Order: sequence, then structure tokens, then C-alpha cells
Amino acid sequence: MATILDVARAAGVSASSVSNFLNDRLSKMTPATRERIEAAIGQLNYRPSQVALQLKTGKTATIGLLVPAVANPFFGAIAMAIQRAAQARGYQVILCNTFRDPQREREFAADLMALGVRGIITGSSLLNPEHLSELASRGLTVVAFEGDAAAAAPGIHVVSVDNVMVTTLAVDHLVALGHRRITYVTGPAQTAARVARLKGFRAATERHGLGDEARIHEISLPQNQYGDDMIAELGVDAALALAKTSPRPTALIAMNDLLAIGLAAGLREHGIVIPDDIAMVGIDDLFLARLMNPPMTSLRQPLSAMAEAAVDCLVADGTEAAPATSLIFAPELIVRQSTARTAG
Amino acid sequence: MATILDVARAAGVSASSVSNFLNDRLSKMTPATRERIEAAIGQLNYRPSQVALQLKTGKTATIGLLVPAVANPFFGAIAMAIQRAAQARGYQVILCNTFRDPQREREFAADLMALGVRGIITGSSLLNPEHLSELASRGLTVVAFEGDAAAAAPGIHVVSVDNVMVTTLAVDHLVALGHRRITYVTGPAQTAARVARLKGFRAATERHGLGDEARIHEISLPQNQYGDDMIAELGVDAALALAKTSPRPTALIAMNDLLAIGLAAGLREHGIVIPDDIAMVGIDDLFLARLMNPPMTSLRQPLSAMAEAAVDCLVADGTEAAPATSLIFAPELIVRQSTARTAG
DNA sequence: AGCCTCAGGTATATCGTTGCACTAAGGATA
DNA sequence: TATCCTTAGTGCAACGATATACCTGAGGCT
Repeated sequence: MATILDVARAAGVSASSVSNFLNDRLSKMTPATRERIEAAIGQLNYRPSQVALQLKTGKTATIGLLVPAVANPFFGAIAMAIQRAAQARGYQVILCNTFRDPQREREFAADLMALGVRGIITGSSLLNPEHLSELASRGLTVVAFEGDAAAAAPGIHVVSVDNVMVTTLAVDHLVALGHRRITYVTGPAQTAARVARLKGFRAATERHGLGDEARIHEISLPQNQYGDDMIAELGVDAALALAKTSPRPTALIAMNDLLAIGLAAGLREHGIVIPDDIAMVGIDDLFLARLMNPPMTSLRQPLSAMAEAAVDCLVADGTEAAPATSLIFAPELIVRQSTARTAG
Repeated sequence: MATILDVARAAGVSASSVSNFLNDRLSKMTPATRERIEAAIGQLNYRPSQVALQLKTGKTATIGLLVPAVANPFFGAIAMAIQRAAQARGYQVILCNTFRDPQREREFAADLMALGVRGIITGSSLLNPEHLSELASRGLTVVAFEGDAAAAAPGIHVVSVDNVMVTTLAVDHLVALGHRRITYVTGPAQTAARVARLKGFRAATERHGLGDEARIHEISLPQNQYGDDMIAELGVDAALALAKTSPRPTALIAMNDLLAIGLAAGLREHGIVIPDDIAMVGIDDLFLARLMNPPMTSLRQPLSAMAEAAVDCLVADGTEAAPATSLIFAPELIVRQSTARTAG
């Protein structure tokens, strides 16, 4: 790797001049010098060492991304959106799989700080974000990519879809189709998003006066299990229980698409047909939703826009103590055949 | 962030002693001094700056990971396996989505070099890997996580599943069930893996004397389209064409599970039942394979072991010009209900 | 007593940048 | 002609670690 000194020698100038060139202080040199430097850089294939640059300026062009598990297609989609947004701004992304373990999150955060990252984006915030606050107080900019503002701890920026609206739209859609016996299938209220979605479901069903026709079916995740790639399998089991309930719900809303995929597979095993026997709404609108049989209605999060906002939070954080912002995006209902028929 | 000097002051020693402590040169100090340093580190919550360390030693604990798109569950699984293996060895992973664009790959590689990564792992090697060779010749250790040794360019390590064996096992399995009209559905031969899989299919069907009962159905990906998250949709279309062929194949082997998911959805639309009307074998064994209806037979890659081997290639590369290694792993046939019935 | 050894440290140059402080040369001004 | 300003640069001290080379005092040996 060529250094700035190699370039300086090749161009017959000092390292300072090359540095001036690199930092657009072009007024400090004649066009001729400028061209010589440019030529030398091209010739040597020179790229400034980010490491040296970082040590000198204290600023990195690197951000940390914490997700429970990238193997989960939802977090894969998030990781891709964040990386693209970061790249567009000249930033690199360091990937960390936390398995929803606070201890591991803390460990990663310490490593990332030692690496000098500009900030971290966390893809899923546990309900109890004090360990994130702790990071924020140590001077790290933290953006929670999930969970509403209420759940945010001090010093943490929030960029999230409106998780209350997500279930509200789902319920409204189903009620408009004539459904009343609607069951919301969810995992334990461990994350901010899950809590908000549950809240939205409760409020919407109450507003529509569904009474106890609206049900909540909570599936239990194994202890100490991040569960992300087995959520779908748990859905298969949950479908059995749901098939047996009487009266059986006419519509299901799943906490997320992965769970919905499992539910759909389980229902099919019991001869229950979607949408004829039961309607189904997923959440997240993974690319898999439109490949299901039948294609599934789901609530889409504007991931690209959200990713850009999240990265901007970190990049723009030039001003010392930027107040913790909270950006909430509206979800979009994507109607497909899993809710094609009216109830009754 | 506390520096080594802060620690030195707090412990009443010189920075050198703290450095000695950090680098396990314990013989250079009394137990008492050692304890004072330990205490100071704990008190100040000190972590050595990786940046400074890197500038000084020239070695980073960072590797670059190039994948076409992490949103693709297969590459999501790879990314997770690599990150875990890297973490176990104290390394960080920088994530890059290349969209299978050689130009973008080159750009990423340049950025990664400037960052001083220890090496890069590329999740999918284009057929023409000369741009990777170029990187290797510039002193970057490159590991191709796909593609067999033959396709490897000079200076590139290969860690891959045996892609010839993948289709060989698939064909053997189907033939053992009595199938003869077997069609291999694949995308264009753009990657080393695809080429090897095709080769395996051809050789195996020839060995079994299937003649022109063995067919190859090539789907075309849109130009300049990395295609990874639309492969499944193309599978839906391909299913239409396959449903119409006469005589219709009794078994399909899909280039990968994502394509298989699309094929399954398309076949279902045309009333063709798996496995009664047609058998199906996927490749990769994504977690989705066992959630399909019916659960799909697929060929599993030992991703964890492969990821560990790939990371080891980079980490162990202490010796100057380590010869380019080639590690090929055996796939495992996972039989499920999509091939549950015997043919005929 | 004089010399050596060795344990237990410390001083310092260095990695590749940056950016402030400085300066040499030339031109304008008084 | 002396002074000042501007232009087009250069010199140097950092940033936070490392490691080599150096130092120093205590004890052992002759």
C-alpha cells in the first residue's frame, strides 16, 4: 500500500500538500502542482489509510449494526437497507448478531467503541434498554431501529415504523371485510415492537367493539432462545391449537411474516384453507409474503427510507449533544389473497 | 474513552508497562504492579484503541464480507455463519452487498483495503474472477466461499461445498426412487457454483443412462439484475412452462431453494401436486425448506464448518505467501416429503 | 571493593495522516 | 527602497498504541 509520503515523493511535493489536495484545499496550490499530485495518486493507486485518518481525526466512517440474527430474512432485509444507505454516505457497516442477548450486546458495543465507530444502529431493542442508555451516556450515538419513542431510553434516537398503526391497519382491514372473531398471534412481550403491536391490536379491536371476539394467542419461545429462525416452526404448532379453538377465529393477524408462514403451513396440515376458512394478515411484508400460497396480505415497513434516516442520525451528529430524535414511519397495507374473501 | 496514558497515570506506571501488561509480558513486572494496572483498567473501563493498535502493528482484527445481497436468506445464513466464526476468533466483519456487480466488488475491495482488513471473503464468485485475482496480487488475502478449485483464480483460497456432488446426490436420490424424467432448473451459468452443479447433473444423469429424459431448463434473469430476491418469482413463471411440457418430468431439481420455493408456488397454481405428480429437490437447505408444504428435500451445506474454515484461512495467514488452499466440503442430503413417493 | 547479572521497569521512535504555524518569493504600495 | 500582503507551499506536533533499546538498583560472586 502506497502512503501519502510515497505520493509526495512521486509528485515532488511535501506530504502536507498532498494532504491539502486530498482535503480540497485547492486554493493552496497551483493547477500544475495539483495535476502532478493527481497523477502521482493515480499512478500509485493511492488510497488514504482510513486507519491513520481515523486515529488523527477521531472520526470513523464506520457504523455498527446490531441485529438478533441476519439469517432471519427480516433482519437480512434491514441489514441490506442499512448497508446501502451507509454506503451512499461513504460509511462501512460492521455486522453483529446479538441473539437478543443483552450481555452479548454490551460486549459488541464495547468492541465497536474500541473500533471507534461513529455510532451504532440496533435492529431490535429489548424492552429494557438500559444497557443501551449506558452506551449513549458513554458518548456513543445509538439509534434504535425498532420500538416507539415511549420505550426509548434517554440519549437514544429512535427510527421505527409506527407499530401501533401496524396492527390498527390490520384490524381495520379485517373488520372492513366483515371479520369479528380476530385473533392476534404473538410471541412474549419481550421487545418494544411486540408491545406496541399488541397495544394497537387491543385499542383497535376495542374501538370496533369486538369485545371478547378479539383474542390474543401468545406462543411461548423457549427460554434463552433468540428464536428468530424457529418462530416459523412455533407457528406450525400454534396453528394446531388455533384449529381446535371453538368458535374458531375467522381471521388471524401474525406478529410477523415468519410466524405467519409457520401458521399457514400448520393450518394447511389441518385442512384449513386460507382465505376461505380463515383470513391471515402478516407483518413486515417480507419478499416471501407474495410467494406464499395464497400470497399473503401484509404490512410493509418503508425500510429504505427508515435506513436512510437511521444512518443520517449518526452521520449528521456533528453537533455535540444532538437531542435524541424520534422518527416514526407509517406502514403500508399490502392486500393480497390471504384476505381475499369477506367474512361469514 | 480512556487511553493507555490515563491508565498509566492511574496506576502510577509508564505507558510501556501497561503495554507490557496488555501483551502478556507479565514477567516484566511484580505482581503488585500488575494488580495496580489491572485495577486501573477496570476502574477506567479501558479498552485499547483498535485503531491505534492497527496503525502501529499493521494488523487488523477485521475482515470484509462480500455477498450479492444479505436480504437473500441464503446469504443471510452465510453472513451469520461467517460473523459467528469471526467473532469466536476475535474478528469483526464488515458487510458489503455487491449485487453481483464486478465494478462494485472492486470498489468495495479498495475501500476494505484502505480500512486495512485482514482479508476478504466473497460469498459468490462470478465466473470470471480476474478482478479477485487482481486483489490477491495486491496483497489482499481472498477467500471464495463458493465455486470449486478449478474455477479459482491464482492467489485465491477456496472454501466451498462440493457443487458437483450436490447435484450428483440429488440425481442419485431421485433415480433410486425410480425417477427417470428429471429436469434441472437453473439460472444462467454465471457463477462457478451454477456451472459445477450443472456439470454434476449432466454427469450423473449420463451415468444412470437417462439419455434425453434428463433435461435442463434454464430460466433467464433480467439483464444487469442480481436477481437474488426475484429468483423465486422467476420460479413461478418457470413452473408454467414446465407444467406444459409433454411428457412432463416426474422430478425437478432446482438450482437452489429460493428457486424451488417459486417453482412449488407455480406448480400449485397449476394444480400439480408435490410429491404425487412431481417430486422436487432443492439445494442449500434453507430453514424455509422444512417449512414448505410439503417440506422439501434439499442438500445441506455445512455452513458453520465452512465459515470457520474460511475465517481460519484469513486469520492463520501469518506466513507470508501461504499457498492458495482449496477446501471442499461434502453436502448432505436431507430427505423430506417433497420426494416421498416413488416414481411411476 | 569491584564487577556482573538480572529483574523491573522507562524513554523514545514509529505507524500514516492532519492542520496549524510558519516561510520564501514575488508584487503592490507608500 | 523599505514595508506589507499574498501565494504556494513546507515543518512539525500530535492521535494511541507498540517494542526496541536503554536505564537503575539490588544482590551475588570473586
